[in-house]
Amino acid sequence: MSKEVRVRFAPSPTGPLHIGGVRTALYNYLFAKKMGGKFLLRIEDTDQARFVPGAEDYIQESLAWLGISAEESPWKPGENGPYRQSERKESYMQYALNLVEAGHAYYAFDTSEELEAMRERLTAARVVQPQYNSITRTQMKNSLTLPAEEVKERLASGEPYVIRVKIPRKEEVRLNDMIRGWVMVHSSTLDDKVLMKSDGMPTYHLANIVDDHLMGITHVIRGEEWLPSAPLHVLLYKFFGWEDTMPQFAHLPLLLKPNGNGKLSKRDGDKLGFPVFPINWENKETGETAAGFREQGYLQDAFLNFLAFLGWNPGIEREIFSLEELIDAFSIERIGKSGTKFDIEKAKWYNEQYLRSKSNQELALFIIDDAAKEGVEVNQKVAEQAAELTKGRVTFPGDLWKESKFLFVTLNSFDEDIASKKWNSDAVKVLSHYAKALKDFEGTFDAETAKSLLGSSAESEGIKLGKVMQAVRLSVTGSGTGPDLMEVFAILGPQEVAKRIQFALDTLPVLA
RNA sequence: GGUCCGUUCGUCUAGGGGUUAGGACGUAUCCCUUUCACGGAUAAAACACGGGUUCGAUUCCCGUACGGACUACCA
Repeated sequence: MSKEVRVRFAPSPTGPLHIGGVRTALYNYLFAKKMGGKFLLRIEDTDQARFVPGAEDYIQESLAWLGISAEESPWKPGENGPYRQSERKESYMQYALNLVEAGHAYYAFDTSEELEAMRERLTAARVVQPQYNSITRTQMKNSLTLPAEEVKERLASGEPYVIRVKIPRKEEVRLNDMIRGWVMVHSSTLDDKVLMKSDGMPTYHLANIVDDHLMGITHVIRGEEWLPSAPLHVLLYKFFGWEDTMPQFAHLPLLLKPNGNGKLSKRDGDKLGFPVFPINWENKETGETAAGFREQGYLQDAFLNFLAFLGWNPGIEREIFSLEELIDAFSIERIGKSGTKFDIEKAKWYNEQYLRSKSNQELALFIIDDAAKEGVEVNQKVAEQAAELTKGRVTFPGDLWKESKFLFVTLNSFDEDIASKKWNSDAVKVLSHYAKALKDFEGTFDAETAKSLLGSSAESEGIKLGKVMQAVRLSVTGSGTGPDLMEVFAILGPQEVAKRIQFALDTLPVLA
């Protein structure tokens, strides 16, 4: 009987949650649901200097938008709380002290200047990797080199200190990553990382291991940037004597820039014109707004689907998956190993697919809202017709109104290019005839009748309909392109169409 | 520089000792359409390189190249 799967997403509130972070959260969530386990959220706010107000709310709102809900979180505490590391501050010191007592960690009193000097000295001596390790610590000010009495005095006097892990000199550290397989590192390449900072806060390494242990985390699914420090984490589990319950690791491939090299950054989005954040982020200091997928018009289910396929796939050819289907299909084994370049075109395609699958009733709401913003009142029924007419032509919900606006607003201008090419005497003849026929029309006016009426107008003038079609469109919509014209006429009704044609007839100068 | 991770069409990927190396996005062409789009069809487009193992390697192994991450009292 295996124990319940428990995973966590552990963001730092240092700014807006990056899309890569959202994907990490999603994979954790999918895995938890798939395994019938629990997904927790823990805020890793141990760096007081980098704390950004509002970042936590941002995380909450972003995940809420996507429907990625945590069983336990700061906002929905369970029995493993608190869920903010700053609120767990008191507990970490004892664990660090236990490590000191067991000889796996030690106090260090070096100032940042002294550390800097050490690095410079080593660099000058052509040491390839200047770091605080099993060799260099013998020359620094710490509880390993200082007399016990002095250490005691320094501690008692309130002198600032840190607690560093004592990395063994010679040891193979192995871990079996669920995505990458066995990873082996020699301890001699690791350094004596700080566990407790001089401000009394733990570093990520300590807090993370202690909390994951305390919260019963069984699987750590996180970004690949953590892979280099994973051996340290394994060592810490061992030093604490928690090897038996050490979680399994899965290090996710990174999201890369669409072109060029490196990982995806905010700058890339700005430069290429797409968001890298789930929702808008207002930078309180600069007053700038970083664009979010939500505000750009990405549908949450489309975005989720797109995100899930960034580095993972179900192994079958279908690409449209609802959240439920994603949960059902998800497995860590099918996550790729290599970095994924971000492609906004694919995101757009997903959005189009989801948009088209939405009902007209739902889509009509977007049209009504956008119209209202411009002071135009649109009723549900016509908005639904407009949605049906235009949903195959758009990428974002906001495009619906742009594409159908002409249905609701009387136009006052015409595409000049089309007018100069197509507005000729033949067109005027046919349209004059058609306008009259429309004014006199009685009965049910649908696309069929609109078309046959137009056809007979052309015929009675002895003109081929195809030759004047664009002019007809121009006269009613002002544009040379758009959705099916006869459907447009049916929505507008004979009187409105006639009125518009008459306006065009009165306004546009006829070509020679 | 060091450590670790990676490398199949431009991009996301499937596959896996013998395949016409499959799909999707994007691109191009055609069909549909009295427009544009949608939809349908077709096309161009990939196993980084060099060795080994093998009857046979894109697939396994080793190098090389290239890319990436990490290398803080940041996470």
